[in-house]
Amino acid sequence: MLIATFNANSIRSRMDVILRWLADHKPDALCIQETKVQDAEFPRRPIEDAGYHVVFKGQKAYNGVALLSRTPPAEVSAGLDDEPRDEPRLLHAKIGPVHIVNTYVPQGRDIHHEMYAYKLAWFGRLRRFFDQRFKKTDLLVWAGDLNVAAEPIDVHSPELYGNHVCYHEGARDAFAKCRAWGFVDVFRKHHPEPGHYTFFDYRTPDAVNKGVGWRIDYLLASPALAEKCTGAAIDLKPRLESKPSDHTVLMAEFDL
DNA sequence: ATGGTCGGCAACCGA
Repeated sequence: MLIATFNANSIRSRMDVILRWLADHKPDALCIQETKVQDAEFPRRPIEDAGYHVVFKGQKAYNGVALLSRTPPAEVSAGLDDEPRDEPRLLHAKIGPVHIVNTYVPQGRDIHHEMYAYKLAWFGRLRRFFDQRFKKTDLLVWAGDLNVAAEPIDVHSPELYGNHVCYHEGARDAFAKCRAWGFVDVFRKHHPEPGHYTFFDYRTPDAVNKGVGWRIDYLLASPALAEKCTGAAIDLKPRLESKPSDHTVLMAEFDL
């Protein structure tokens, strides 16, 4: 079973890239973040014509999540279990035997901004969401753009970014505490060496070739599911298209 | 040094 995640930075602008990726890789599930579209305007038809089911929750201009799957999704829900639910940032569904939680974690803007405190609290609320809904023996994936680099090797120049909202100690601690539910970072498990990134800023010229990136997108699996992971990879192609997203596609294969 | 480039959406905000 192939599961993938992609921050599209507008699903409507990225539809060609997404349809090509689906045709090339035939994933069983694809989590998308930053769809940037209201539900009434969501482009469901081209996705269904490609042979995929799709559930989504969006809003005008910002945020938005979608979950594509080859088999019909079950137990679909949007948002955290307390207020504010932030529905355009979290989508849960069961695809076959696997629970998938697709999140677009708040970026935080600046470490002194109230949105940064909100981001740190969001990880705590998400930990309670996992505690209340799932057991370690469940087959569970936490996927998405988590807007945080876990370790020094997950940023191209960690010494520059101690005060960046995606690398500041507070964000890394909050992420670590949430991950401590029991999640295994399946990409890192298969690729322990440095130099692997999922995001390359649009504003850095030739960022991919220069290796100026961040690893802020993840596929995190419950212990029971991580055991069944046979490989993981980052596909740079969606970052190198003529109209690229600033994110890559991250995928993992599970023996199910 | 505080940029640079995108997308949405109609002026700038968010990343």
